[in-house]
Amino acid sequence: MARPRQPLISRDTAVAAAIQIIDEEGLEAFSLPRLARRLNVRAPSLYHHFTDKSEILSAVARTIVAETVVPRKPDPSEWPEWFVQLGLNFRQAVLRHRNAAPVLLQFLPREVLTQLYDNAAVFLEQSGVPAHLHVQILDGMETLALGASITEAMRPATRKAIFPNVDPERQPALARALAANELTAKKLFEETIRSFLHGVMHFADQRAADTHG
Amino acid sequence: MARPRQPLISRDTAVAAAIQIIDEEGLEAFSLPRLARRLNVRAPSLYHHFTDKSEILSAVARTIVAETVVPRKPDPSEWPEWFVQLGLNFRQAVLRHRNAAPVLLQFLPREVLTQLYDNAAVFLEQSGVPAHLHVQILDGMETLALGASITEAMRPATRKAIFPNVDPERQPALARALAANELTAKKLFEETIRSFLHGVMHFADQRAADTHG
DNA sequence: ATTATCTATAGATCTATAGATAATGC
DNA sequence: ATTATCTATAGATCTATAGATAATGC
Repeated sequence: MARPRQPLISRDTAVAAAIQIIDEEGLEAFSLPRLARRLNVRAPSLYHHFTDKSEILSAVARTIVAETVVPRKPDPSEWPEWFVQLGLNFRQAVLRHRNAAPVLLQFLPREVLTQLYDNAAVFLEQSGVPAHLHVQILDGMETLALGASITEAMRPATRKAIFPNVDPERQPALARALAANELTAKKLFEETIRSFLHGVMHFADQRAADTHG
Repeated sequence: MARPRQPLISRDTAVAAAIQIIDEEGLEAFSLPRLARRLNVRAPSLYHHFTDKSEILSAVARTIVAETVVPRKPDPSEWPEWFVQLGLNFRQAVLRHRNAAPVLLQFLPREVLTQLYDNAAVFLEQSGVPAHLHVQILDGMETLALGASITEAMRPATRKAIFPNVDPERQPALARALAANELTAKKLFEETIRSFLHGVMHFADQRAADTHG
């Protein structure tokens, strides 16, 4: 066949096919021969578009994170709700491709996040949040969003419970706690972000004063 | 050689050697032939002690999590500090074996955590924390501890900055935020846990009332 | 009889490179 | 001349099973 009239491979179609394989057959199933097969080409042809396998996986991670919808900015007084919605949207993007969670961790697309955080920092400035709390808020959001999304993604599909395999005989207090809980995993995540943000605003300064004074 | 006078392999020594390989040579380097080599045996002998490779990795995850020191309980009025210390200790256990972070995610030892959470739930009851907040606290702690520990573990060793590669020209607001930040990664984690716990106590009830009323 | 090792090996991969080939676009 | 594919293949694995062997402990 040699060179075709129309290119058979593009970076975008290759990355999209890689995501499809990971979604449908799992991360273990992903390899260059497998990807090539889905694109109806031969494996070595992929090296014309990517230097190696990890470059493809980097692009997979970037594409998934970029699917996060950045919410429209509300009135500055409601800035915490913007972060809540952003966290939920990130979570949704990750959970659409749960088999790819380890790829996200290994190839976390820092440039995408850095750009997003700068955007968020501008919004915090506009909202009158003290500058010395900005990193605390951004870092905490990163921890919460990645932690919740990735642990949720790795949870076996059969175990949807918040804490699986709790035995009321052996873990009675935890069983009572679960019985008293009214929230779904998603709502818990939402409330955790709210609690964190409100906590930072109301207690961080006070504690800093305790430490320094 | 056939059967030796003293067994050459035990589950514990095999798991310890597996952790050593992962620590020293990386997760990619771990395989049954490699593990066997380090134990001075042949790979198939390992199947006498483990049904397959994933059983070894499960044990690796369990061992690492079990290294977390559970702090002594303080006076119930200071229960949040117990969680702060527990979070820090978990983080330390994970960061001692940062190459194994993906193994922790994939083989998260639920039984170990469930037992720990029951213990924590008892303490929350004793501390007079309302029952409907227990799951919120435990789930939030899990998210924060796993999120912070695993993302920190996956950070390339060369990039110790909280947010790497920030360019003051392209991300000026984020650069300002970093300049105004006084905390190390560890201190940020600590403060994030405190903010979350204080936030849950002071705002969760109020918001629940808003929703239901 | 059971236990704990071994040898041998089936069988299935993978990643990446070298070098050929033919279409494209200057 | 460059681009985008191909064929062929080196080379390095790996996981897991079958079946032999000899030490152990009842």
